[in-house]
Parts: sequence; structure tokens; C-alpha cells
Amino acid sequence: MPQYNPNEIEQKWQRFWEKNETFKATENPEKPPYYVLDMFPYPSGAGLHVGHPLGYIASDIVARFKRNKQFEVLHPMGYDAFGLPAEQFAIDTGNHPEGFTDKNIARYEDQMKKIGLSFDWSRKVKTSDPKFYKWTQWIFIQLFESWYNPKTNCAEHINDLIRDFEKNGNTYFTAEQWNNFSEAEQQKILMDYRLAYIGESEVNWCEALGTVLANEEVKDGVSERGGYPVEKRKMRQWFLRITAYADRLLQDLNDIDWPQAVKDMQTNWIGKSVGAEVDFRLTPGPSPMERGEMQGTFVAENTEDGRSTSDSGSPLPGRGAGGEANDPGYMTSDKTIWGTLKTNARTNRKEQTEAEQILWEALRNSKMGFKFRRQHAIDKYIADFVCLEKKLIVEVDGEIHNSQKEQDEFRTSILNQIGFDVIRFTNEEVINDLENVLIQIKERLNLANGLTPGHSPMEGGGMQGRFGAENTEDVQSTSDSGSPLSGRGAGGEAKIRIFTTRPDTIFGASFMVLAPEHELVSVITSQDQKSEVEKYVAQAKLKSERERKAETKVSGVFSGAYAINPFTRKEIPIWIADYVLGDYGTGAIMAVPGHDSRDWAFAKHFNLPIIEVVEGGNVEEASYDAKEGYLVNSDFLNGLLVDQAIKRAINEIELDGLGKMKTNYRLRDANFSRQRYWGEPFPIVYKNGLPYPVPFDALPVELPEVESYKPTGSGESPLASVDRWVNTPDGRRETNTMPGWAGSSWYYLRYMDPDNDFDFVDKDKERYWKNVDFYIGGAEHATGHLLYSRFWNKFLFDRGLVSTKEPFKKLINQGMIQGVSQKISLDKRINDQGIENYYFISSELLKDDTREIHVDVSLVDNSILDIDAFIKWRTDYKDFIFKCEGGFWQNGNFTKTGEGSDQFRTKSEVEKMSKSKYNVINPDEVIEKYGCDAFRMYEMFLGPIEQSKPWDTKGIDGVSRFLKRFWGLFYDRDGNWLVNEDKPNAEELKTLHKTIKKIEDDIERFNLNTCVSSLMIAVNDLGGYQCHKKEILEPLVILISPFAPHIAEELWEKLGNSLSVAYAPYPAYIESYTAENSFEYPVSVNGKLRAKIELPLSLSKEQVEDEIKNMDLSKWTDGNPLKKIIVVPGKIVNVVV
RNA sequence: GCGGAUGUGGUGGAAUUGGUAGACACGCCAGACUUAGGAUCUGGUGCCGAGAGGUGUGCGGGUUCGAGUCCCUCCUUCCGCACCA
Repeated sequence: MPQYNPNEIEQKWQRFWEKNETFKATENPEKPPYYVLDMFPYPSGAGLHVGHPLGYIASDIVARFKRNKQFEVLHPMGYDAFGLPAEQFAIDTGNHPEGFTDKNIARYEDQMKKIGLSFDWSRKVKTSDPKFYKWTQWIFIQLFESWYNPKTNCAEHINDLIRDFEKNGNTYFTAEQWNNFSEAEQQKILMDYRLAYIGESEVNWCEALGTVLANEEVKDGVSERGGYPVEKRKMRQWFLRITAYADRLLQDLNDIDWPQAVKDMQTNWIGKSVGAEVDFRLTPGPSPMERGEMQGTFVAENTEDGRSTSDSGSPLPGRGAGGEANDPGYMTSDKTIWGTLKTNARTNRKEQTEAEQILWEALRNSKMGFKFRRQHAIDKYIADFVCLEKKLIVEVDGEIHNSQKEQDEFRTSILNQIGFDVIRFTNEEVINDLENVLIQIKERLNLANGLTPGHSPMEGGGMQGRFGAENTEDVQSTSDSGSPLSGRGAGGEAKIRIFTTRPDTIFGASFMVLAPEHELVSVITSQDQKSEVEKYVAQAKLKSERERKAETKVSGVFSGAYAINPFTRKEIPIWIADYVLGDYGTGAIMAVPGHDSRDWAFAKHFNLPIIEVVEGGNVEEASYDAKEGYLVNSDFLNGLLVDQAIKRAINEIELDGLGKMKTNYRLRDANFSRQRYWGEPFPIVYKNGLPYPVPFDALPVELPEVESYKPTGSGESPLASVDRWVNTPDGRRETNTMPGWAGSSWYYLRYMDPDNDFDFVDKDKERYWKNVDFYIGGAEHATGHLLYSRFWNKFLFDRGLVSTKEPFKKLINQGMIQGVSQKISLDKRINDQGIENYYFISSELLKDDTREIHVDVSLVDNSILDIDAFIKWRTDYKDFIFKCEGGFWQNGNFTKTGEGSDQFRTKSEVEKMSKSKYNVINPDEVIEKYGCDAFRMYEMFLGPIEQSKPWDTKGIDGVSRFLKRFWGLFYDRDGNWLVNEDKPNAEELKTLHKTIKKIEDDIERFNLNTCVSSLMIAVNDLGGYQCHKKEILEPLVILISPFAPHIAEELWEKLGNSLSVAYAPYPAYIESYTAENSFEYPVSVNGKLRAKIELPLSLSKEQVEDEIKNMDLSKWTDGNPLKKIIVVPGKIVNVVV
């Protein structure tokens, strides 16, 4: 084969590799393992464009290099096959998404194989394959059957927790109580601990489409398809308790070699802030109660989504101090407002409704077997009827309650927390069917039987309340904060709990701010401010999240209430403002305008006092936010540095019982449910409404065939309509499916052992490969996939299922390849007859105000437009004039009008590669023309992998020529074999060994662009020496093989080797060959390069100095004496005059 | 606003610990071979200047014998987060 014919040899070797399974990895104990992985591709219908292979080529080079370095290399590829485009295709066409997906996969694979990537295709996985998702389901069951033990900081089997409950109980219940709980009660409690749990969260519901939409399907508040309105709707969802791992996910970032940008993004996403929670007491000011208002009006306002920062939000109830929960039963009312409550209660008793009167007659005098009281104050509320012994509250609601369900729910949840069961009836129920009402009350009383009254919030129906309150998307999971109404009982005073990261500045807290959705807003608001506050809160609710984000101006309203700064003892006003977020911290802050810019802006706007407590700025001019400087105006903190003051303040706060040190996270638990067909079914069956995992031998739970992929209209997934699948002898199946990231969270483990039917990965194999050594992919996965996989991996590690803490040791984000668009300009001229004439104008004649249109890049060569091809493509322009410097073209004829070129030039611009810009480069075509070795090398040659850079097809000529020159070292133009057995000379050896060193160093650092350069230099040098020596060329073939594997295999074979070059040992670098014995020193005078002098490298500094002194430098020294000579051996000489 | 990245010839980029700025390649210019050139080969190519020389890594300042590289201020472009207490 005389001429270099890339297409021929590339096909030959690709077939060879496939047939011989050249890249099949084994768990070879003789070799060190190296795992190279590309991020899991989702096979989209569009196939690959030149941007996609960048990462694949880079990782392939690393994989091939490591094989030459005698590592056992695992380099697999597979597909993240579940996803929205396939779902949408199925909905649109009625065809099964699997066929669509498989077709796309085939296309992807075909393209990847043409690039000569050295994947071990025998390990291919596909997430939608039941053999794969069997184990995704299995891992889900492991999560379901695990809880996070905060004491060991480790996930443990839920059975360990159950055993502990059976033996020791927990803060809320005794062992005996636990053992007497019904199965349902136990399961509900355990749900608060499981790492996979059911909660409730808001989804994007589109009524018109009858379906739930993903965030990316919603644009500007309407559905992307059709533009229908989208509203938030609460749905029961599965969640994964990633928040339990928040701190470890953060800490272990230190141990992995990832781009700082990705680490920063994860750090930011987890959002840890350490500070203190501090209770601020309210001053005993006027409250709604004292104004004799009805109970309904002073029910604390519920947050919009039912979320509270209360203890009920904690998934780990056992963790907290739990103090508030153990209040003695006799203290049923809030002391601060007892006076008011008493008055109200008396009034209410006099003004009983008909229904209340009827019920009272049935309950009074222990007619039900237990003593009931009516209009009795409990906490901040007045209960219609209460049985204190059984802690059962009975409420009778009139019409008004229909409109305040949310408030009632909140009230119920608060009462549940302090241990009361609440049962509610309407007036009608009591009047029309008293008997049924009494039966229900009786049942509730019996349910509470056997429990010691008055101790646990978990007992009886209380659990339901707990559970209900917990099921919000934004569970403040890692929070173990107490109720916002804490302090009941213990202190007997109303408090507002704030979170601050700057407890040192507490003496500078001159006001407080509550989020508009804070539950105490309506409780504390004074009569005078009531209407204004209500108006503000209503406005804040109306504002969409978008508007609230866009809003920059300061807004807020005074509540009329005051609190006492626990350190200054001064009264400070409480404001309501939406710059404080309801779902972060406690939804309330102490405002320190001197040292927080937002507080400062607020204080300035509303003319509130600004107190300096840290020296270093001018708080009249701006807040001083820096954590540097000494404390002033702060009593016992005066003179301390900020760091010391923070510690001292927290210490003091804890000693005084005002609060405690506290860590907050922004991270939220991960929603794991999708209302879709095309995803992994949950291995869950509901018995009596409680979820149970299916037994192991029932796995995988396969996706059933469905009649239609269309949305059900009810918000449920299409699976819900398959009765025969949904209904099992054991109960009803979960009909949600798992999200796209389920499979991708652990796929890297499956590659280690893809066909195992008995385990998700064999333990020994997992211990051999451990984790991914080198991972490459796009930066868009920084906080999604990369965080979830770390979480799953840590979980599996905790449970002893994998052996490493982190899944991906080294990570690189590849940049994008941008397109170079070509544009031509359309100009307009009005001729004598006043008719508008449009014509195109060559770019060098360009004026500013022309209209530009994109031209397909294939019609442009070197910014010269092929006009004939253009008008063939866009026939609507066929009669247009194309004006050039020397004349114009029209209908294929050129009319010369003057001097200059007849070429029509385009304007180029770097843009994203996209169809609409006609700048997409198809790798298939490039490979067809230049060969895939040239394509691979050029992609690397463009620049550093991490950077985005434009694709310039012209540039590929450079590497194409290089490969031909390289070939030319082996064959002459007539196809004669040139390689000889001559001994290489020193120069040739130097070239070879410098290259060996350079390639090795650069690949280890992932500088693949400079590798290509150094190979070019080597080939240029050897070409210059006319070197055709086997001793030089054979090692060079190995050096080039990771980059251009096909040409390397071909020449390797021609050199007489029978085995693939893929496993040839990387040549050893021998330093002595590269040693120089002399150096041409650049000599600069006062830092400016003036002369050069060739000197032996063996000379000492002093000897070099002597040589310099003997030089004639007078031209540049102006006759001034040499002050100093600086000699850097082997580098430079600088003469100072 | 906060955080990160980035800025070097006409273009992509190189310069690994502070030591000859512009490697390698594209493009361009000139030449050779050729019926031809969108093939191949040779030479040249930061800018200003005829030259000597001057000047030059986003702007301005600093440290140093010496700065693309270190420090400070500001700016450009891109990405991420966005009232996180």
C-alpha cells in the first residue's frame, strides 16, 4: 500500500479491533487498573456533531496511553436511555419509546465506531434494559430500607433502627409504646427516617395538557408546547434524603481532583452556613387576642405551601434536643396571651353556636367516659372541646372554615406537635348526624387507649399531623430547629427564633425582619398595622417567584410589634419584608444594618437606627460586611476580633439558654418521582395504603405495555391506567416512575460487571476497579448528576456495598466546539425610478446598516462565497446582484466595473453550532474527507480540552499534511518501503526522547493539544534529517498511536509486528540522549535582549560571568561600568549597568 | 450583586518553578515543480521603521536584575448562582 489512504486503513483496523475484541478489559491481577469514563450519553435523535466527540477522543487517548503504559484499562460506553424526548415521541406518534431510543442508539454507536474509540463494547449498558434497571430498583429498595444514623454519621439498615426502637424507644415514645403501635403507626414513623421516603411536593400541573411538566418544559409560566397555563399543584412524591449527606458531600470535595469551578458550584448548591439560632422575646404588647377578636383570626397564618420551620420538618426527629416536645401536659396555654385567651374563651362560651351546644350536651359530665372541657385554651388557640386525659380536641366548624382550610391545617399541625389529636366536624354533621359524630369521637378516644397521656407528639392521631406537615418538598431536613412557637411551657413567653451567621453583631441588631409567609406574622401584627400588613403579605403572595427575583427595590411594612434584643435589652421593632425568605433559616432575622448590606438598605429606606459594632468602615455611608476588625459598642464583646466574638457570642447565647449553635443548608431533598411512562417503575406495592418493597425475586418490575402514552389527565403516569399491572394480589403498585438521573447515578459501577444477574456488581470486581480514575463530560452536570452519584456512592459505601467514598477521582469538563458562521450582507438602493433594489455586497465593501443573512458554511471557502451554489440553495435570491470590489455578478455573469477582485467575500462570526445558523459540521463528512485519524488529532490540536473554541475546517489541513509527512517517513512517493536498520545518530535520538518525555508529561496533565504539536515537531525534524531508521520510527509509532491509532496500527504491522500496537509498551525515556552540552545564552542589558553567546553548559556561574565581561557590550552600556551580572545557568544572562 | 473562568499576531493557540513572548498549525506573501492547482515542496510573515532601532501579552499602577506569569485597581467576554441572614 504505497499511498496513505486513511479510509481504507481505518476500516481495516476498526474491523480488526471489533473482531479480535482488542479492547476487552479483564480483571487482571498482574496489572494496575485504570478506569476511564465518559459521561453517560443520552442518545438524541440528532446524532453527533463535531462538538460531541471532543471528550470521547480525549478520554480515548488517555485510555490508549494507559494501555501502552501497561495498565489494565476499563473504558466502557453505554446509554442513558430513559428520557423526555423519547417520551414525547411516544406521545406524539403512539409508538413505543424503546424503538425510538434504540434507533438513536444505533446511530450514535455507528458514529462513535467511526471515530475509532477503544471502548470495550462487550460491557455496553442501557438504563432502559430490565437487566439494568432491576438493579436500579434494587438500590432504591436499599435506600428505602436504610436510615441515616447521625451518631455514626452513616447509613444503616432500617432494621437496626427498629430494633433500637423496640429496645429503647426514642425521645418521643418508649419502647413499650413502640411495640404497641399498630403496623401503620410504625410504618409512618419509619417513613420519617428512610433514605427513600414519601413526601408531598409541588409539581408543574398543566390542566390543558392534563399532565405534569418538567421544569424545562415550562417557559415563562406557560407550557413550552402549546403555551398553556401551568400551575403549582401538590402531589405525593418519592424523595431521596440527600440532605443527610450534605456535610459529607461538602467535606469530601477536598479529596477529589475536580475543576475548582465544579467544586464551587457544589459547595454553593449545598449552601452550608454556620451560625446561631437565637430566640428574641416579644414585648408584651397588644395582640389580636386582647382586642377580643374571634379565634379564627389569630390562628397563625399558614405558609403558602404548608411548610413550617417547625420540628415537624425534621426527618430525624431523634436528633434534636427535643426539649419543647416534652412539655408537661397541664400547661395547655401560652402564658403570654393567657389573659386574652381567658376573656375570649368566656365570650365564646356565652355565644355558642347551635351545633356546639348540641355536642356539648353529649360530651359534658364524662358521658363518653372521659372528661371534656369546652372553649379551653390550648397553646395559642382556643379549642371548642378538649379531653385533656386523652389529649383529644374536637372542633366544630361553621361556614367560615371552608375558606380557611389551610389555616386550620396549620393549627392542627401545631396542636399535633404538642401532643393533641384533633378531630373536626361541620355544624351540619353535628346537627344532622350526632350519632355518627359521637362514634367517631369514641373511636379516637379508644385509639389513644393504652398510651400515657400527655407526653408524646407522636402518639395517637398526632402522628398523622406530624406526617402531614412533613410532606413538603422543601423539608428543612437537616434542621432540627424547634417550633417557632417554642418556649411555651419552659419560659412561658412568645419568642421569635432567628438564624444568624453573625452572632457577634447581635448588639447591633436594631430591628427584626420576618418573611411575609412567616407563621407569626398575623399573630404579632398590631391592630393599627393590621390592614397594611395584610396588604403587604397578600402582595408578596401574588408576586411570582420570577417577579420577586427581579424586584430590586426595598419594600416592607412595620408589624406594630416589638421584640427585646436579648443582649442590649432594648425594644426593637419587628418588620415584615420579602427580602427575608420563608424557607431559609427560620424565616426571621435580626437585622444588623451596620454590617449587612441588605439590612442597611432597608434601614436607610425606613429610617431605622444603624449601630456600628465592628470597626473598619463608616456605617453611615455603607454597611461594613467584612468579617474583619474589632468589636465596639458591644459590652463584653468589645475589643475582640470578629472570629473570637462569634465564638464568645455563641457561647453566651447557649449559656443563657437563648439559643444554640446551628448549621443550615440550602440543599433540599431530591424529588424522585416522575409522572411519566418512560422511566424505571418503582419496586413498590401499597398494602393498606402503606408502601412495601416487592421481594427480591419479583425484580425487575418491568414496564408494562400501555394502550396510550398520553397523559391520563389526572396527573398520574400512564401506568396508572394499566389495571392488570397496577393491581397485584398484594396491593396496588406505585405508578410513578423514577427520574432520568436514577440510572446515571450508579451506571459507572455496572460497567465493572454488566451481566451479573445475582448482584448489582460483583464485590471482587468492584474492589479491583474501585472507582473512576478519569471522568470527562460537560459542565452542565456539575450539580445534578455529579452530586447525585456522589450521594448514591456514599450511601452504597456506608452499607458496605462499594469500597470507595467517591465515585470519580479526577474530573475534567470538556469545552464546547463552536461554529464559525458565514454571513453575507443584503443592501438596499433606491434607483432613479424610486424602485427599491436589493443586492448583496461583498464584506470588504461593507457599510454598517446592512441586513445579514446566514449562509451554509459548506458554500464558503476561505470566506469566498460560491455564488452559483448559493443561488441554487436559496433560489429566491437567484436574480440578485452580488457586488464585489471589481464589479458585480448577476445570473452567473460577471460585469466588470473597475479595478479589483471579482470574488464575493462573506463575513464570519463565532457562534454556537446550530442548524439555524447553518454552521454545523458533521463529523461523518470530515472523516470521509480527511480520515478519522486526522479528525481525532485536529480536535485535540484546536486547544485545551476544557476551553470552548471554534471549529475551523481549514485548520484540519495542517494535521492532514502532518499525517502524510509521517507516512512519508516510511514510504516514498512511489510506495517504496524506506525503513532501514541503520543506527540512529545523536540528533535523531534526541528528537525521539524529547518527544517521549513531552508526550508522557503532557498526557498526564491532559494537555493533549501540545502533544500533537510536539509530534509534528518530531516528524518535521526527522523529515529534515531524512531519517528512516526503524529504531527511531518504531517507538514513534507507539507515541502517535493514542492519537492516530489507525495509521499507527498499519505502520506497526508493516514494521513486522503481529500484535496490536494498543498494548505495545510505551518507550522508555533515556535522559542522557536529550542532554545538551552547550547553550546559546541570551544576554540582556538592563532586562533588554541585546546579544547572544554560545557557551558550554559545564561552565560555572563565575566562568560565565568572566566570559560576559570579555564581551563588547559598549554599544548598549553607553560606557557605563557593569554594576552586576546575573547568570541563570542554562537560561539567561542579565547585565545591570 | 456574589462566585468562577477568560483576555497573547489576521485566526486557533504555545510559553510546565518569574528567565530569549508568539512554539505548532491555519491564513497570507514570494518562489519552485506544473497544461492546470483547492496537489506538493522551499523561504518569509507581531506591529512601527528604508535601516539602526523602537515597541509589544485587555487598561493603569506596583514588586523584581528580569513580569504574559507575582501583587493592587479597573475593564471585556463567557458560565454558574441569585435577596441564603
